[in-house]
Amino acid sequence: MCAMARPRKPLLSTDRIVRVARELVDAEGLAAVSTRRLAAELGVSGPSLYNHFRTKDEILEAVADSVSAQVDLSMFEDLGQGEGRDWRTALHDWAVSYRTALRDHPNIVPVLARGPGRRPAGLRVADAVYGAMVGAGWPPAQATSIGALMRYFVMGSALGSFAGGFVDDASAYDPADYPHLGQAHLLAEQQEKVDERAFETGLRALLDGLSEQFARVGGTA
Amino acid sequence: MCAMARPRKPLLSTDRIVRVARELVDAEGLAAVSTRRLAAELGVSGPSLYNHFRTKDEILEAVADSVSAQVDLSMFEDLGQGEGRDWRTALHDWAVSYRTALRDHPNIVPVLARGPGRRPAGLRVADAVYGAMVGAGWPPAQATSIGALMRYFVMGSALGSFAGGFVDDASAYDPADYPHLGQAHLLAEQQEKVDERAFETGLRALLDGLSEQFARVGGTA
DNA sequence: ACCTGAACACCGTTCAAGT
DNA sequence: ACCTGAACACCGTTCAAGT
Repeated sequence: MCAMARPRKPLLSTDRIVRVARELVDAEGLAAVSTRRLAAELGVSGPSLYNHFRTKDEILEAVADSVSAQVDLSMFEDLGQGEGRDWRTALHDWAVSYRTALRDHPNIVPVLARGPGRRPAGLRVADAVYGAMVGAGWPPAQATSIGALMRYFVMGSALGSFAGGFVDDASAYDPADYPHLGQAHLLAEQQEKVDERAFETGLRALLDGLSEQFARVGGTA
Repeated sequence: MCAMARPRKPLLSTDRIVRVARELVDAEGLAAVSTRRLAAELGVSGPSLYNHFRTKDEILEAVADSVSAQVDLSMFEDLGQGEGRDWRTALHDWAVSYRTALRDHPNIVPVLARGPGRRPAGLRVADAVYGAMVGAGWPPAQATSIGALMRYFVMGSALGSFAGGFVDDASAYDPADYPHLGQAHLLAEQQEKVDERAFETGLRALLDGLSEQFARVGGTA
Protein backbone atom coordinates (compact mmCIF):
# COMPACT_ATOMS: atom_id res chain seq x y z
CA MET A 1 0.00 0.00 0.00
CA CYS A 2 1.61 3.24 -1.08
CA ALA A 3 1.05 6.34 1.05
CA MET A 4 0.20 8.35 -2.07
CA ALA A 5 0.56 11.97 -1.04
CA ARG A 6 0.99 13.38 -4.51
CA PRO A 7 0.36 11.25 -7.58
CA ARG A 8 2.54 11.84 -10.65
CA LYS A 9 -0.56 12.67 -12.61
CA PRO A 10 -3.07 14.93 -10.80
CA LEU A 11 -6.22 13.10 -9.74
CA LEU A 12 -8.33 16.21 -10.02
CA SER A 13 -8.89 18.99 -12.50
CA THR A 14 -11.21 21.96 -12.19
CA ASP A 15 -13.23 20.63 -15.13
CA ARG A 16 -13.73 17.23 -13.59
CA ILE A 17 -14.67 18.73 -10.24
CA VAL A 18 -17.25 20.97 -11.89
CA ARG A 19 -18.68 18.14 -13.97
CA VAL A 20 -19.05 15.75 -11.05
CA ALA A 21 -20.40 18.54 -8.84
CA ARG A 22 -23.01 19.36 -11.47
CA GLU A 23 -24.03 15.72 -11.72
CA LEU A 24 -24.34 15.56 -7.95
CA VAL A 25 -26.40 18.76 -7.79
CA ASP A 26 -28.68 17.52 -10.57
CA ALA A 27 -29.14 14.09 -9.05
CA GLU A 28 -29.46 14.91 -5.35
CA GLY A 29 -29.75 18.66 -4.94
CA LEU A 30 -27.62 21.44 -3.53
CA ALA A 31 -27.82 20.08 0.00
CA ALA A 32 -26.12 16.86 -1.07
CA VAL A 33 -23.01 18.73 -2.11
CA SER A 34 -20.67 18.75 0.86
CA THR A 35 -16.95 18.94 0.29
CA ARG A 36 -16.55 15.48 1.78
CA ARG A 37 -19.32 13.95 -0.30
CA LEU A 38 -18.13 15.57 -3.52
CA ALA A 39 -14.57 14.52 -2.80
CA ALA A 40 -15.70 10.94 -2.19
CA GLU A 41 -17.51 11.01 -5.53
CA LEU A 42 -14.22 12.11 -7.08
CA GLY A 43 -12.22 9.46 -5.28
CA VAL A 44 -10.19 11.83 -3.12
CA SER A 45 -10.39 13.23 0.40
CA GLY A 46 -12.22 16.42 1.27
CA PRO A 47 -9.37 18.90 1.62
CA SER A 48 -8.02 18.02 -1.84
CA LEU A 49 -10.64 20.27 -3.38
CA TYR A 50 -8.94 23.28 -1.85
CA ASN A 51 -6.00 22.82 -4.18
CA HIS A 52 -8.32 23.73 -7.07
CA PHE A 53 -10.92 26.05 -5.60
CA ARG A 54 -10.65 28.51 -2.75
CA THR A 55 -14.09 27.73 -1.32
CA LYS A 56 -17.00 25.39 -1.84
CA ASP A 57 -18.99 28.37 -3.06
CA GLU A 58 -16.53 28.89 -5.92
CA ILE A 59 -17.28 25.34 -7.03
CA LEU A 60 -21.01 26.04 -7.03
CA GLU A 61 -20.44 29.28 -8.94
CA ALA A 62 -18.51 27.31 -11.55
CA VAL A 63 -21.35 24.80 -11.80
CA ALA A 64 -23.81 27.66 -12.23
CA ASP A 65 -21.70 29.20 -14.95
CA SER A 66 -21.48 25.91 -16.80
CA VAL A 67 -25.28 26.01 -16.96
CA SER A 68 -25.30 29.64 -18.16
CA ALA A 69 -22.99 28.49 -20.94
CA GLN A 70 -25.77 26.25 -22.25
CA VAL A 71 -28.02 29.23 -23.01
CA ASP A 72 -28.27 29.76 -26.76
CA LEU A 73 -27.36 33.31 -27.80
CA SER A 74 -27.17 32.82 -31.57
CA MET A 75 -30.52 34.54 -32.14
CA PHE A 76 -28.91 37.87 -31.22
CA GLU A 77 -26.14 37.67 -33.77
CA ASP A 78 -27.80 38.92 -36.94
CA LEU A 79 -30.15 41.43 -35.38
CA GLY A 80 -30.30 44.43 -37.72
CA GLN A 81 -30.87 48.04 -36.78
CA GLY A 82 -34.43 49.16 -36.31
CA GLU A 83 -36.19 46.01 -37.47
CA GLY A 84 -38.86 45.85 -34.84
CA ARG A 85 -40.05 42.32 -35.52
CA ASP A 86 -36.63 40.86 -34.95
CA TRP A 87 -35.86 41.88 -31.39
CA ARG A 88 -39.17 40.43 -30.33
CA THR A 89 -38.58 37.06 -31.91
CA ALA A 90 -35.00 36.95 -30.65
CA LEU A 91 -36.08 37.83 -27.12
CA HIS A 92 -38.73 35.12 -27.20
CA ASP A 93 -36.38 32.43 -28.44
CA TRP A 94 -33.72 33.47 -25.97
CA ALA A 95 -36.15 33.33 -23.05
CA VAL A 96 -37.22 29.84 -24.06
CA SER A 97 -33.62 28.68 -24.37
CA TYR A 98 -32.76 30.29 -21.04
CA ARG A 99 -35.64 28.61 -19.31
CA THR A 100 -34.81 25.27 -20.86
CA ALA A 101 -31.25 25.45 -19.55
CA LEU A 102 -32.51 26.23 -16.05
CA ARG A 103 -35.19 23.54 -16.16
CA ASP A 104 -32.51 21.00 -17.03
CA HIS A 105 -30.62 21.94 -13.86
CA PRO A 106 -33.24 23.31 -11.46
CA ASN A 107 -31.23 22.63 -8.32
CA ILE A 108 -28.52 25.14 -9.21
CA VAL A 109 -30.97 27.97 -9.92
CA PRO A 110 -30.64 29.52 -6.43
CA VAL A 111 -26.95 30.06 -7.17
CA LEU A 112 -27.65 31.50 -10.62
CA ALA A 113 -30.25 33.79 -9.12
CA ARG A 114 -27.54 35.78 -7.34
CA GLY A 115 -26.70 37.35 -10.69
CA PRO A 116 -23.74 37.08 -13.04
CA GLY A 117 -21.16 38.52 -10.66
CA ARG A 118 -17.85 37.61 -12.26
CA ARG A 119 -19.04 34.47 -14.00
CA PRO A 120 -17.99 34.65 -17.66
CA ALA A 121 -20.93 32.81 -19.20
CA GLY A 122 -23.37 34.80 -17.10
CA LEU A 123 -21.80 38.03 -18.28
CA ARG A 124 -21.90 36.87 -21.90
CA VAL A 125 -25.63 36.38 -21.59
CA ALA A 126 -26.13 39.85 -20.12
CA ASP A 127 -23.86 41.36 -22.76
CA ALA A 128 -25.66 39.67 -25.64
CA VAL A 129 -29.20 40.63 -24.67
CA TYR A 130 -28.30 44.21 -23.76
CA GLY A 131 -26.24 44.70 -26.93
CA ALA A 132 -29.00 43.24 -29.07
CA MET A 133 -31.70 45.46 -27.61
CA VAL A 134 -29.61 48.60 -28.03
CA GLY A 135 -28.77 47.47 -31.56
CA ALA A 136 -32.45 47.00 -32.29
CA GLY A 137 -33.20 50.60 -31.39
CA TRP A 138 -34.08 50.52 -27.69
CA PRO A 139 -32.69 53.41 -25.64
CA PRO A 140 -29.91 52.16 -23.33
CA ALA A 141 -31.87 52.62 -20.11
CA GLN A 142 -34.78 50.64 -21.55
CA ALA A 143 -32.43 47.94 -22.80
CA THR A 144 -31.16 47.56 -19.24
CA SER A 145 -34.71 47.26 -17.98
CA ILE A 146 -35.47 44.59 -20.56
CA GLY A 147 -32.45 42.55 -19.51
CA ALA A 148 -33.54 42.87 -15.92
CA LEU A 149 -37.22 42.14 -16.33
CA MET A 150 -36.64 39.14 -18.55
CA ARG A 151 -34.28 37.81 -15.94
CA TYR A 152 -36.89 38.32 -13.23
CA PHE A 153 -39.43 36.38 -15.21
CA VAL A 154 -37.24 33.50 -16.34
CA MET A 155 -35.53 33.09 -12.96
CA GLY A 156 -38.87 33.26 -11.18
CA SER A 157 -40.32 30.59 -13.43
CA ALA A 158 -37.31 28.33 -12.96
CA LEU A 159 -36.73 28.86 -9.28
CA GLY A 160 -39.84 27.20 -8.10
CA SER A 161 -42.60 25.52 -9.97
CA PHE A 162 -45.89 27.32 -9.35
CA ALA A 163 -47.99 24.19 -9.58
CA GLY A 164 -45.46 22.11 -7.66
CA GLY A 165 -45.64 24.63 -4.84
CA PHE A 166 -49.03 23.25 -3.86
CA VAL A 167 -49.40 20.04 -1.95
CA ASP A 168 -51.05 17.02 -3.54
CA ASP A 169 -53.63 16.67 -0.80
CA ALA A 170 -57.17 17.98 -1.07
CA SER A 171 -57.60 18.18 2.70
CA ALA A 172 -54.95 20.93 2.82
CA TYR A 173 -57.41 23.34 1.19
CA ASP A 174 -60.34 23.90 3.52
CA PRO A 175 -63.05 25.62 1.46
CA ALA A 176 -63.90 27.77 4.47
CA ASP A 177 -60.41 29.23 4.45
CA TYR A 178 -59.68 29.17 0.73
CA PRO A 179 -62.94 29.34 -1.21
CA HIS A 180 -61.29 29.30 -4.62
CA LEU A 181 -58.65 26.61 -4.14
CA GLY A 182 -60.97 23.64 -4.47
CA GLN A 183 -58.95 22.29 -7.38
CA ALA A 184 -55.52 23.32 -6.11
CA HIS A 185 -54.55 19.81 -5.11
CA LEU A 186 -54.77 18.86 -8.79
CA LEU A 187 -52.05 21.36 -9.69
CA ALA A 188 -49.27 19.13 -8.44
CA GLU A 189 -50.01 16.34 -10.88
CA GLN A 190 -50.46 18.76 -13.80
CA GLN A 191 -47.30 20.58 -12.76
CA GLU A 192 -45.40 20.62 -16.02
CA LYS A 193 -48.35 21.56 -18.18
CA VAL A 194 -49.50 24.33 -15.83
CA ASP A 195 -46.06 25.89 -15.54
CA GLU A 196 -45.37 25.57 -19.25
CA ARG A 197 -48.63 27.27 -20.08
CA ALA A 198 -48.11 30.07 -17.55
CA PHE A 199 -44.61 30.66 -18.85
CA GLU A 200 -45.80 30.94 -22.45
CA THR A 201 -48.71 33.18 -21.47
CA GLY A 202 -46.50 35.45 -19.41
CA LEU A 203 -43.78 35.60 -22.02
CA ARG A 204 -46.27 36.53 -24.71
CA ALA A 205 -47.85 39.19 -22.49
CA LEU A 206 -44.44 40.60 -21.70
CA LEU A 207 -43.47 40.79 -25.37
CA ASP A 208 -46.83 42.23 -26.40
CA GLY A 209 -46.48 44.89 -23.74
CA LEU A 210 -42.91 45.69 -24.73
CA SER A 211 -43.97 45.99 -28.39
CA GLU A 212 -46.53 48.61 -27.41
CA GLN A 213 -43.86 50.45 -25.50
CA PHE A 214 -41.39 50.19 -28.37
CA ALA A 215 -43.89 51.83 -30.71
CA ARG A 216 -44.31 54.69 -28.23
CA VAL A 217 -40.57 55.08 -27.76
CA GLY A 218 -40.14 55.60 -31.49
CA GLY A 219 -39.19 52.19 -32.81
CA THR A 220 -39.92 51.32 -36.43
CA ALA A 221 -42.32 48.52 -35.63
CA MET B 1 -28.16 28.71 41.25
CA CYS B 2 -31.30 26.84 40.36
CA ALA B 3 -31.01 23.99 37.90
CA MET B 4 -34.00 25.28 35.96
CA ALA B 5 -35.22 22.41 33.86
CA ARG B 6 -38.73 23.64 33.36
CA PRO B 7 -39.76 27.15 34.37
CA ARG B 8 -43.27 27.69 35.69
CA LYS B 9 -43.93 30.03 32.84
CA PRO B 10 -42.66 28.87 29.43
CA LEU B 11 -39.66 30.83 28.19
CA LEU B 12 -40.59 30.31 24.57
CA SER B 13 -43.67 30.64 22.42
CA THR B 14 -44.01 29.92 18.72
CA ASP B 15 -44.76 33.60 18.13
CA ARG B 16 -41.65 34.79 19.90
CA ILE B 17 -39.48 32.23 18.13
CA VAL B 18 -40.82 33.33 14.75
CA ARG B 19 -40.41 37.01 15.54
CA VAL B 20 -36.82 36.68 16.73
CA ALA B 21 -35.99 34.33 13.84
CA ARG B 22 -37.37 36.89 11.38
CA GLU B 23 -35.29 39.64 12.97
CA LEU B 24 -32.20 37.45 12.74
CA VAL B 25 -32.88 36.57 9.10
CA ASP B 26 -33.45 40.21 8.24
CA ALA B 27 -30.36 41.42 10.06
CA GLU B 28 -27.83 38.72 9.19
CA GLY B 29 -29.29 36.46 6.54
CA LEU B 30 -30.51 32.89 6.32
CA ALA B 31 -27.05 31.47 6.93
CA ALA B 32 -26.90 33.14 10.35
CA VAL B 33 -29.89 31.17 11.55
CA SER B 34 -28.61 28.05 13.23
CA THR B 35 -30.64 26.44 15.95
CA ARG B 36 -27.90 27.23 18.47
CA ARG B 37 -27.60 30.84 17.42
CA LEU B 38 -31.34 31.42 17.35
CA ALA B 39 -31.70 29.75 20.73
CA ALA B 40 -28.96 31.97 22.16
CA GLU B 41 -30.81 35.00 20.82
CA LEU B 42 -33.88 33.73 22.66
CA GLY B 43 -31.97 33.04 25.87
CA VAL B 44 -32.36 29.26 25.79
CA SER B 45 -30.30 26.29 24.66
CA GLY B 46 -30.54 24.84 21.15
CA PRO B 47 -32.67 21.76 21.72
CA SER B 48 -35.39 23.82 23.42
CA LEU B 49 -36.65 24.88 20.01
CA TYR B 50 -37.71 21.30 19.32
CA ASN B 51 -40.42 21.60 21.90
CA HIS B 52 -42.17 24.13 19.65
CA PHE B 53 -41.17 23.17 16.11
CA ARG B 54 -40.35 19.78 14.65
CA THR B 55 -37.47 21.04 12.50
CA LYS B 56 -35.50 24.17 11.82
CA ASP B 57 -37.14 24.28 8.40
CA GLU B 58 -40.56 24.58 10.03
CA ILE B 59 -39.33 27.71 11.78
CA LEU B 60 -38.18 29.20 8.48
CA GLU B 61 -41.50 28.31 6.87
CA ALA B 62 -43.27 30.13 9.67
CA VAL B 63 -41.04 33.17 9.14
CA ALA B 64 -41.82 33.05 5.42
CA ASP B 65 -45.52 32.87 6.12
CA SER B 66 -45.36 35.85 8.45
CA VAL B 67 -44.00 37.80 5.48
CA SER B 68 -46.73 36.52 3.15
CA ALA B 69 -49.19 37.79 5.72
CA GLN B 70 -47.95 41.32 5.08
CA VAL B 71 -49.12 41.26 1.47
CA ASP B 72 -52.14 43.51 1.02
CA LEU B 73 -55.11 41.70 -0.55
CA SER B 74 -57.80 44.32 0.01
CA MET B 75 -57.75 45.38 -3.65
CA PHE B 76 -59.39 42.09 -4.60
CA GLU B 77 -62.35 42.44 -2.29
CA ASP B 78 -64.72 44.62 -4.28
CA LEU B 79 -63.85 43.38 -7.74
CA GLY B 80 -67.10 43.19 -9.73
CA GLN B 81 -67.97 40.77 -12.50
CA GLY B 82 -66.75 41.65 -15.97
CA GLU B 83 -65.35 45.09 -15.24
CA GLY B 84 -62.18 44.82 -17.24
CA ARG B 85 -60.47 47.91 -15.90
CA ASP B 86 -60.63 46.72 -12.35
CA TRP B 87 -58.74 43.45 -12.50
CA ARG B 88 -55.84 45.25 -14.10
CA THR B 89 -55.58 47.91 -11.43
CA ALA B 90 -56.02 45.35 -8.67
CA LEU B 91 -53.34 43.10 -10.15
CA HIS B 92 -50.95 46.03 -10.40
CA ASP B 93 -51.49 47.18 -6.84
CA TRP B 94 -51.20 43.64 -5.55
CA ALA B 95 -47.94 43.07 -7.38
CA VAL B 96 -46.50 46.25 -5.91
CA SER B 97 -47.61 45.30 -2.41
CA TYR B 98 -46.25 41.77 -2.88
CA ARG B 99 -42.90 43.07 -4.02
CA THR B 100 -42.73 45.57 -1.18
CA ALA B 101 -43.26 42.82 1.37
CA LEU B 102 -40.48 40.74 -0.18
CA ARG B 103 -38.13 43.69 -0.46
CA ASP B 104 -38.57 44.35 3.23
CA HIS B 105 -37.42 40.81 3.97
CA PRO B 106 -35.22 39.80 1.03
CA ASN B 107 -33.30 37.13 2.92
CA ILE B 108 -36.33 34.91 3.39
CA VAL B 109 -37.32 34.99 -0.30
CA PRO B 110 -35.58 31.69 -1.13
CA VAL B 111 -37.91 29.99 1.34
CA LEU B 112 -40.99 31.75 -0.04
CA ALA B 113 -39.94 30.79 -3.54
CA ARG B 114 -40.71 27.14 -2.80
CA GLY B 115 -44.37 27.99 -3.10
CA PRO B 116 -47.22 28.17 -0.61
CA GLY B 117 -47.19 24.47 0.35
CA ARG B 118 -49.30 24.38 3.50
CA ARG B 119 -48.55 27.89 4.68
CA PRO B 120 -51.87 29.63 5.46
CA ALA B 121 -50.90 33.18 4.45
CA GLY B 122 -49.31 31.92 1.24
CA LEU B 123 -52.49 30.04 0.39
CA ARG B 124 -54.62 33.07 1.17
CA VAL B 125 -52.61 35.06 -1.38
CA ALA B 126 -53.05 32.38 -4.03
CA ASP B 127 -56.73 32.08 -3.22
CA ALA B 128 -57.35 35.81 -3.43
CA VAL B 129 -55.66 36.42 -6.76
CA TYR B 130 -57.16 33.34 -8.41
CA GLY B 131 -60.64 34.08 -7.09
CA ALA B 132 -60.42 37.70 -8.20
CA MET B 133 -59.34 36.83 -11.73
CA VAL B 134 -62.10 34.27 -12.15
CA GLY B 135 -64.54 36.76 -10.69
CA ALA B 136 -63.38 39.38 -13.19
CA GLY B 137 -64.19 37.13 -16.10
CA TRP B 138 -61.01 35.22 -16.82
CA PRO B 139 -61.46 31.54 -17.67
CA PRO B 140 -60.20 29.36 -14.81
CA ALA B 141 -57.18 28.01 -16.69
CA GLN B 142 -56.10 31.54 -17.58
CA ALA B 143 -56.63 32.70 -14.01
CA THR B 144 -54.26 29.96 -12.89
CA SER B 145 -51.70 31.11 -15.43
CA ILE B 146 -52.00 34.69 -14.21
CA GLY B 147 -51.39 33.66 -10.63
CA ALA B 148 -48.38 31.70 -11.74
CA LEU B 149 -46.82 34.24 -14.07
CA MET B 150 -47.25 37.09 -11.63
CA ARG B 151 -45.53 34.95 -9.04
CA TYR B 152 -42.67 34.24 -11.42
CA PHE B 153 -42.17 37.92 -12.05
CA VAL B 154 -42.46 39.18 -8.50
CA MET B 155 -40.36 36.36 -7.02
CA GLY B 156 -37.74 36.80 -9.69
CA SER B 157 -37.52 40.50 -9.01
CA ALA B 158 -37.24 39.98 -5.27
CA LEU B 159 -34.95 36.99 -5.28
CA GLY B 160 -31.94 38.75 -6.58
CA SER B 161 -31.40 42.31 -7.58
CA PHE B 162 -30.51 42.54 -11.25
CA ALA B 163 -28.25 45.54 -10.83
CA GLY B 164 -26.75 44.21 -7.61
CA GLY B 165 -25.81 41.03 -9.44
CA PHE B 166 -23.00 42.89 -11.16
CA VAL B 167 -19.76 43.69 -9.41
CA ASP B 168 -18.80 47.27 -8.67
CA ASP B 169 -15.48 47.00 -10.49
CA ALA B 170 -14.91 48.21 -14.04
CA SER B 171 -11.97 45.87 -14.59
CA ALA B 172 -14.33 42.89 -14.34
CA TYR B 173 -15.80 43.80 -17.74
CA ASP B 174 -13.13 43.44 -20.38
CA PRO B 175 -14.49 45.18 -23.52
CA ALA B 176 -12.94 42.43 -25.63
CA ASP B 177 -15.11 39.84 -23.92
CA TYR B 178 -18.20 41.93 -23.22
CA PRO B 179 -18.42 44.74 -25.78
CA HIS B 180 -21.68 46.15 -24.39
CA LEU B 181 -21.01 46.04 -20.67
CA GLY B 182 -18.80 49.10 -20.49
CA GLN B 183 -21.16 50.74 -18.01
CA ALA B 184 -22.11 47.61 -16.11
CA HIS B 185 -19.97 48.47 -13.10
CA LEU B 186 -22.20 51.51 -12.57
CA LEU B 187 -25.25 49.30 -12.09
CA ALA B 188 -24.30 48.35 -8.56
CA GLU B 189 -24.47 51.91 -7.26
CA GLN B 190 -27.73 52.62 -9.11
CA GLN B 191 -29.13 49.33 -7.89
CA GLU B 192 -32.39 50.44 -6.37
CA LYS B 193 -33.34 52.79 -9.17
CA VAL B 194 -32.48 50.27 -11.90
CA ASP B 195 -34.43 47.46 -10.28
CA GLU B 196 -37.37 49.69 -9.45
CA ARG B 197 -37.55 50.90 -13.03
CA ALA B 198 -37.24 47.42 -14.50
CA PHE B 199 -39.96 46.15 -12.19
CA GLU B 200 -42.36 48.92 -13.18
CA THR B 201 -41.56 48.49 -16.87
CA GLY B 202 -42.04 44.74 -16.72
CA LEU B 203 -45.20 44.95 -14.68
CA ARG B 204 -46.72 47.43 -17.12
CA ALA B 205 -45.73 45.28 -20.09
CA LEU B 206 -47.22 42.23 -18.42
CA LEU B 207 -50.51 44.02 -17.72
CA ASP B 208 -50.65 45.56 -21.20
CA GLY B 209 -50.12 42.15 -22.70
CA LEU B 210 -52.73 40.53 -20.48
CA SER B 211 -55.24 43.25 -21.38
CA GLU B 212 -54.78 42.43 -25.08
CA GLN B 213 -55.34 38.79 -24.28
CA PHE B 214 -58.39 39.54 -22.16
CA ALA B 215 -59.98 41.40 -25.05
CA ARG B 216 -59.37 38.38 -27.31
CA VAL B 217 -60.74 35.95 -24.74
CA GLY B 218 -64.02 37.85 -24.66
CA GLY B 219 -63.67 40.17 -21.70
CA THR B 220 -65.64 43.40 -21.58
CA ALA B 221 -62.62 45.67 -21.64
C1' DA C 1 -44.99 20.20 29.47
C1' DC C 2 -40.70 22.38 28.71
C1' DC C 3 -36.02 23.08 29.46
C1' DT C 4 -31.10 21.11 30.05
C1' DG C 5 -26.36 19.03 28.76
C1' DA C 6 -24.36 15.27 26.40
C1' DA C 7 -23.97 12.90 22.35
C1' DC C 8 -24.20 11.53 17.28
C1' DA C 9 -23.17 12.17 12.74
C1' DC C 10 -22.27 15.53 10.20
C1' DC C 11 -20.36 20.36 8.20
C1' DG C 12 -16.37 24.01 5.74
C1' DT C 13 -11.82 24.98 6.19
C1' DT C 14 -6.85 25.06 7.81
C1' DC C 15 -2.55 23.04 8.21
C1' DA C 16 1.53 20.34 8.84
C1' DA C 17 3.25 16.34 6.72
C1' DG C 18 4.18 13.55 2.84
C1' DT C 19 5.99 12.87 -2.18
C1' DA D 1 2.30 21.02 -6.97
C1' DC D 2 -1.12 18.12 -5.08
C1' DC D 3 -2.76 14.82 -2.00
C1' DT D 4 -3.33 13.07 3.01
C1' DG D 5 -5.16 12.67 7.99
C1' DA D 6 -5.86 15.32 12.02
C1' DA D 7 -7.92 19.07 13.97
C1' DC D 8 -10.98 23.28 14.81
C1' DA D 9 -15.19 25.34 15.29
C1' DC D 10 -19.21 24.65 13.83
C1' DC D 11 -23.96 22.24 12.22
C1' DG D 12 -29.32 19.73 12.96
C1' DT D 13 -31.33 16.57 15.78
C1' DT D 14 -32.12 12.95 19.47
C1' DC D 15 -32.53 11.67 24.05
C1' DA D 16 -32.30 10.72 28.88
C1' DA D 17 -32.56 13.49 32.84
C1' DG D 18 -34.44 17.13 35.49
C1' DT D 19 -38.63 19.88 37.44
